Amino acid sequence: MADTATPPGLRERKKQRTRDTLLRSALELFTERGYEETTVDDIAEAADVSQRTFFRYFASKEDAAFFVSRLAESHFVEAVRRRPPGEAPLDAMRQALGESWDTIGEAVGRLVPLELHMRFYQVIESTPALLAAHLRRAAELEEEIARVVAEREGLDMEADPRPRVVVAVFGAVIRVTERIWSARGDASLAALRELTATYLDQVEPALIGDWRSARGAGRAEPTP
Amino acid sequence: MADTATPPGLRERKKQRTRDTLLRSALELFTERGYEETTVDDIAEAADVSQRTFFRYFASKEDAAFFVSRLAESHFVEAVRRRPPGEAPLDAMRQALGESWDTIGEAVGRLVPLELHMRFYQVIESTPALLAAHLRRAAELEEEIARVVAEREGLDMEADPRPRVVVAVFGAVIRVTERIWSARGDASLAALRELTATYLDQVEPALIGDWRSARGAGRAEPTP
DNA sequence: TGTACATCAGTGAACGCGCGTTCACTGATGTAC
DNA sequence: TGTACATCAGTGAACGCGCGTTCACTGATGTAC
Repeated sequence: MADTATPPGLRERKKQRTRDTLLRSALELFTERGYEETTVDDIAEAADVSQRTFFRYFASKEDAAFFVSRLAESHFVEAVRRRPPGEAPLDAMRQALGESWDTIGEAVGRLVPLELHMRFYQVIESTPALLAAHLRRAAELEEEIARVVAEREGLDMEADPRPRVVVAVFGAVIRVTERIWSARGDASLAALRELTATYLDQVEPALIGDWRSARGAGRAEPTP
Repeated sequence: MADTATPPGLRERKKQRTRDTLLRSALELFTERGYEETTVDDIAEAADVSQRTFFRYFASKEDAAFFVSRLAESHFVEAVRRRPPGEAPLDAMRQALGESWDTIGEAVGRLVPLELHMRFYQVIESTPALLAAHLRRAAELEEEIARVVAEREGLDMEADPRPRVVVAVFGAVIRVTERIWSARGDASLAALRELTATYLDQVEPALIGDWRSARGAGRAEPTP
């Protein structure tokens, strides 16, 4: 934290450039050719550094793949933290997600083009190893959000199941929309936002007993 | 399907024995020593066959690890299919889970001791690579269950979000309880069942706005 | 019941592959005076 | 402004490792007559 106060020197700027070039090369190769089809050597070569240098910046190939996602996620967590305490947890998460999507382009754009980051989600969803890693990371993120929610409400997460439950429900819907969104092939953020709104609106209708009297977005039959 | 009608010959019985021995050796080594710390060669050696033979039975190390889980999951899917059509989807899944847990010992026990299977879940939860694979497999299972639910209700899953949403919510709660259960260290099925019941009961309380007036299982404050 | 042949589970050894690590080294950047 | 030294990003080459595959082969089980 102390070094962010002073402006970065030439050495530091070169480091950032090297890391950004590696990141960009990695995401470009992953989206063009596929994750499994891209070796660490390929990435290093595309970034014009040695394979050894790649591992100075990233602990593993997977670490590089999710570097930008990590940034986006921490933005979301901060947005949740900033929501007013009176708000119901589900609303707080939903609003925070909207806010973090409003500003994500700016934050991500400093590292790689936003469009590249968005397209990479389609690679994640269609690559078993990446999807698995993504889901595990999402579970970790949920644990973190649950802590924030518990704190907001002044509850002990270990004694009261509700913080983890509400976060798990929210996260589950987000992952459903991610999956459908990526399958539909429109990699725009706008498409994802719209789909997410539709699906979040369906949480309550989906949970109540009688699906026929409470109509969903689909072709529910009229009450007999 | 045709060969299950005739009783298996000596060759077939030997195959099953070999496969069961491999499975058992794998799960025993995984629980005793850890998944990453166990090589395929170790498993083959413990089962007294060659490594080559291991790969005749299982496509990969992961494939062997989840073989028993696959059986348990298909039991659950069948139980959902058998629930009466009038039942609300969330109730149907909950009842089906109870039923499949009632009979799981029998089904699993034919392959490996149930206790070994249960303890293996703690290995899954504490091994990043296995947890990731487990979550990806759970997502696939959810897609299957969503199809069953949509069919039950006579809905088109692609047009109506509710089947996927309700299944995702159910699955999310199950995974939360799996995680907590495994962290607590009581690997019994009874402990898991109890925890799951508690958490499923908290879905509605967790979703409604005011956590203070709707008390959870924890130390919610009384209404002022 | 016995013989001849077909099938197929299991073998052993070697290999390809990519990830991630280790080593001793070079040369650019930063700093002290 | 210049010199001497310290730091540290990047290098190149080699390696260890385990997964999963390929090959040519053996011997037990199954089947036809």
